[in-house]
Amino acid sequence: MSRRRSSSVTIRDVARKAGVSVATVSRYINRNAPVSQEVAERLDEVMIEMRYVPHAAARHLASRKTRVIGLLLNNLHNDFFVPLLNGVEGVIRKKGYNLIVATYHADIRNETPPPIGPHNTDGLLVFSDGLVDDDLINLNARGFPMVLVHRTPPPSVSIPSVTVENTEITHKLVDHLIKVHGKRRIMFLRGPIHQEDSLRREVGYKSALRANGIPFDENLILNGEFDRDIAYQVMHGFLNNGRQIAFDAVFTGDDDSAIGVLRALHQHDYRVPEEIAVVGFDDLGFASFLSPPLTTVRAPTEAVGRIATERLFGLLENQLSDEVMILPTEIIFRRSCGCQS
Amino acid sequence: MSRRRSSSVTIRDVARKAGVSVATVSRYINRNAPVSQEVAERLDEVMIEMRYVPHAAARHLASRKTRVIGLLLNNLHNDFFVPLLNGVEGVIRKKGYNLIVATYHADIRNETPPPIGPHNTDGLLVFSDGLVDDDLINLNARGFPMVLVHRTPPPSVSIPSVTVENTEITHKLVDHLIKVHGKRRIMFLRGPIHQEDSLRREVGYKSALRANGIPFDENLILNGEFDRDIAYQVMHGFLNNGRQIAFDAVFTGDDDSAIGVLRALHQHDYRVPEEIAVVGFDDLGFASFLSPPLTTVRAPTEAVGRIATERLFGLLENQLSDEVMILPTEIIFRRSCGCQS
DNA sequence: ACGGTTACTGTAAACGGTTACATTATTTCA
DNA sequence: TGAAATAATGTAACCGTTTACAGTAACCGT
Repeated sequence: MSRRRSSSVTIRDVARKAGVSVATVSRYINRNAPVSQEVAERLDEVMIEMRYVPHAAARHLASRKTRVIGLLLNNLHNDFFVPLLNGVEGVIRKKGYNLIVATYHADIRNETPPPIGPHNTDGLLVFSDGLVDDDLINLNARGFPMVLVHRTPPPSVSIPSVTVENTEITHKLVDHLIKVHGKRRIMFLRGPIHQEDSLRREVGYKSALRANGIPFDENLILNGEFDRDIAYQVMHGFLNNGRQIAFDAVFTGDDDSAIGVLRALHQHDYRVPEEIAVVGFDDLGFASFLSPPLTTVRAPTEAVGRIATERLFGLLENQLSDEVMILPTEIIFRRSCGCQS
Repeated sequence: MSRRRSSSVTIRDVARKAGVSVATVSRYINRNAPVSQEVAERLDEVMIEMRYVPHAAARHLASRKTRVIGLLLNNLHNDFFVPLLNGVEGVIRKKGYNLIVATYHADIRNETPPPIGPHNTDGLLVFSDGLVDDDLINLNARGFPMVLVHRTPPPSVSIPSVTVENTEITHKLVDHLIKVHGKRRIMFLRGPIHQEDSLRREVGYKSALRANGIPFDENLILNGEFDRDIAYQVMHGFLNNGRQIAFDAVFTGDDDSAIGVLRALHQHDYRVPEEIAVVGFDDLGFASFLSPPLTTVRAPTEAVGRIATERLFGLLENQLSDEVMILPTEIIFRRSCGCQS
């Protein structure tokens, strides 16, 4: 009659049954020291027979490695995350690691610490503003492996980072609306405040206006939050209240918001692109089948996920690298901007 | 000069600095025994000052709880997963748990055990065919908490399950194509083999044909795998090779596949819905803005994720329940079937 | 033949928490 | 007022691994 609280089979049970010490079993499992042919075979049998699975927590505690990678997102409201997750997950599975996904609102006022970090993962992929700079600097100072995704490191810190080119391509896209389609009152939907993609896109937007001698009008900036539903609401609100403010095009911030914007425009009987041109960003799978087909910027989102994860594993294996990697983007011209119509 | 291998601060450090025992610290952290006002305040200070974060693995090992829920998917190739994940993640965060997401190809021939299970999670959400029946039965027999998502339990096992109504609604939808739009050669794109949604939809499809006296034609069944790209390829291949086989409508299996199908039809210059009607399933966010707007079945995917997770927590708290929950679905008529044109 | 590797194995101390059990001081209540 | 319950705390065993250290036996080169 044992005092054991648990019913699960442990390494000791295996060791006893196979007539060896637990150390030998552990070494065989981890293949980090030679074991005699005979013992190996016996262990294989016993382990299968007893359905032994090593207890992860015990392993983590003893080895000080979790074999878990964390992905910190700020929300899960965007189809954008499917290709991203897919890229990340593929690499992680290949490496035999596990993926923990958490959403966290990095906010100075957020009292609770991030749910994932050094205490439960070996490394973190931090998307966008998933962590505030302070946390980032702190973790980095403690030598915790991280790779930033769709954001660059805070000044004076060097953390590897993978993102896409935003500024120039947005400049080009807005420039296209102006030069080719004669638009001059172009609305811009911001993403979340402090979101780097959004910031850079805004820079590109403004520089294109400036380059074309078009005055910037604060009234044409809306906060779409890169969220389909919020974009819809904010656009809907604008159309209800502010009909007096003229506009002839919308840069929706991202493709997901484009859906909300299109819905609102549609509801208010605007014709796209004849009256209002609409362009997005990301080139999500549905973009070419929206009505009208969406002119947008193709971003290699799955590659971002894949490369970021590979770099994180590089870090775990002590291959240092601190460069910011910016993947190229390209404009896909479709009908919503007025092309191909 | 200590022998400590790690540099991180432990509960013992906190205890020493606060002048109490580790037991007291532990109890205060877990709020599972009263602690004097004075000690509480001192601990708060010390813990913040030392930036103490409990080591997850140690906690798990000692308490035999991981505070981690696993979500087992068969892939991450579908925008469908965003609302699902969102529903799941919301509940998990509220409970202070963590979410581990894994893809696993449940296959008799798959030698490696599932990456998540009793050894690293407190419970599992098993999507579709994420696990083979044997594994399911096995884990269930060991009393491991699980909730099935978009599938029902194998015969003679009772595991709670949350899914959506497939058969009747598909019957209705196909019936609509036949009765209202006069279609008689309706193509059906299957999902992954053994995928229950797909199987049930097929049943509904066939029963609608039968009810209308239309003979079933095996040639009109394609394997779209519920995957946008595969659906495109298979449709594209069909249109290239099989032009002799007439058809006048496509039930694409799900909305994601609808995108692939639309692309292929478009490329081959078919007009939708005039020549070919197209209908999907799920009503993903983009469905109403496809070109043409997609007639589809609205599935409460986020609710499925939320409810399944809530039921899993119910299980963790020993509230038994073994019923199969089937959430209602409804047809959303848009233009791609021929309505509203 | 002998010191030095190499192959294989075992013992026991971590790893960083939780918690059963024990203890003392303080209330509560018949 | 005395017994019992409650509050607050400490001691130490335990959770299931990994791994430093130690040891034995076989092998190797000179």
